[in-house]
Amino acid sequence: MTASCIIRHFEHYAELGEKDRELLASLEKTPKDYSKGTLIWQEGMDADHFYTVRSGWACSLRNMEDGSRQVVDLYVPGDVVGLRDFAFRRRASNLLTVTDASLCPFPKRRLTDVFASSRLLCNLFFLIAARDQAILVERLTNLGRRSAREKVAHFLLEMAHRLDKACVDVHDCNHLPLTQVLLADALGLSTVHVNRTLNELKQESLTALGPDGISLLDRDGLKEVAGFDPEYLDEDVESLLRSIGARAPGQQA
Amino acid sequence: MTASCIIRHFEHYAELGEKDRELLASLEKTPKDYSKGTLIWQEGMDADHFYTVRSGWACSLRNMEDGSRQVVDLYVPGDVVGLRDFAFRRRASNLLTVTDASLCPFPKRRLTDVFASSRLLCNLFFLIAARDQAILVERLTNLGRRSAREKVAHFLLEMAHRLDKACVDVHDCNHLPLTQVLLADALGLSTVHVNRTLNELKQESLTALGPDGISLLDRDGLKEVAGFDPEYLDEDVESLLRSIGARAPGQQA
DNA sequence: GCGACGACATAACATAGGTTATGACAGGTA
DNA sequence: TACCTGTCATAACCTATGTTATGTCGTCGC
Repeated sequence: MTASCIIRHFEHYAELGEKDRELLASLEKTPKDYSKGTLIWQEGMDADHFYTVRSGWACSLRNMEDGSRQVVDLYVPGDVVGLRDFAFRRRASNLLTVTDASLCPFPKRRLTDVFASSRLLCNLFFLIAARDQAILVERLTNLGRRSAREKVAHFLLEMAHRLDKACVDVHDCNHLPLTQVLLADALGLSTVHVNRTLNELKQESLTALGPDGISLLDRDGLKEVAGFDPEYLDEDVESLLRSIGARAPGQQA
Repeated sequence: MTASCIIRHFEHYAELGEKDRELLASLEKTPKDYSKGTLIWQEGMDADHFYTVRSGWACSLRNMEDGSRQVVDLYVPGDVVGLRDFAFRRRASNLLTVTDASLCPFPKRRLTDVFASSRLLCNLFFLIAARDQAILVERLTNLGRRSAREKVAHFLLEMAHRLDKACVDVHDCNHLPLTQVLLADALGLSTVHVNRTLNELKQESLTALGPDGISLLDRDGLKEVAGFDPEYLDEDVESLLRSIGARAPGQQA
């Protein structure tokens, strides 16, 4: 019955009251479907909505003056996209679908209503924003201080880990629908070098390359390569809920 | 009379009601002074407070396994530090003072009280978190897709711009108390190469190197080098205030 | 005033990763 | 069918940046 994607996502974190559900449901618009490679928004456009990813993948990216691109983040089902434009009138990056995808828009300005009427939702939104930051910080260190090999391994592991947690209707969390171009733009590398690196990892049976993406074959091996520690992806929801007197999902009253 | 640094900072954004001021004042602890190079917190420590910078500079950084460091962000007077640990029990990075500095601690868990009792403050905190993200995104593209020359110029401009806005008791916003080691760790470069690059910029009279930091001599010239656009630092506070019916600072009732 | 240390400077050399080029293959479409 | 276009693959070559080394200078502790 809960077709709303934002409700479904938030129920992942906490038991929502009837009031909270109504509030979210009333603000969420009907989902929109986009085919692979669609530009959902563009730098400079009015930042009037944020979105929840219902299915498929998307990514946000910046176009540089010299024609190169920087992929800032990828989004998988369940992710909330666009919160960081809360502080700005216009979008600072592009949003592009990586696969066919379905997203649910939510008017940005109404966020303040949510904050005002639900303590729980307000805190959850803040939690999400904090987690987004943690991800950016990790990607930052990835770009700044790791070798290409480590970068690739680390990034793949992160996405797989995020898929694990999103796993609602995902068949295979070890398969990522990423092109090598996308990986390169996310990691600040050239496509050629991503290809070299990926082949290297393939030789070692750590990954496999399909026509429609990349598969992780040996997560432990990759972890070793990358020095990956997923702590930055595992928010401490429990103690937040406790401190505001809310219930975890599925927990009895 | 308002010795509280967080009040002073928030009044920069909006006119605070008496209730808001009391709320903030009641939660802020007395400022702590740290001398240059002090480690305020460390990866893995309990993330129980966030801080407002009253004076001086600080930076957050990650220590990598191989002994290298990644500086994640710098903080100048007025900045709020540590919000991104809201979602986590333990700190994901170190906080280090760059100069002698004074910071005001604020218990993290009480943030939820603030959210609950003040719509205005809640929105302002969210605004700050969004701006923090925008800064990280920009630094990300800086690391991923710019040359050393551009990186350095861009970073210097960003910090100068942030200083401009913080300018309370800052004498010279063109002077940044940064060592070359710090710059290198922020930009993912080696010290040697930062030195080369800085010398290059010095030749062109764009910057100057003092014993106690770096000075910007020609911001327009640097802008040209870096392709710098400060939009990501200029939040749209006005329309946020309007949408929640709050007043801008200094604006009559 | 001496020794230690940290920041800055510079040179010689090494390499990870970028660039350019080319070809094979698959999917879409006219 | 033929023609694009995007992705992957691979090779030869190049360069921006890293590494190692060494020296100077100023500051701090004593």
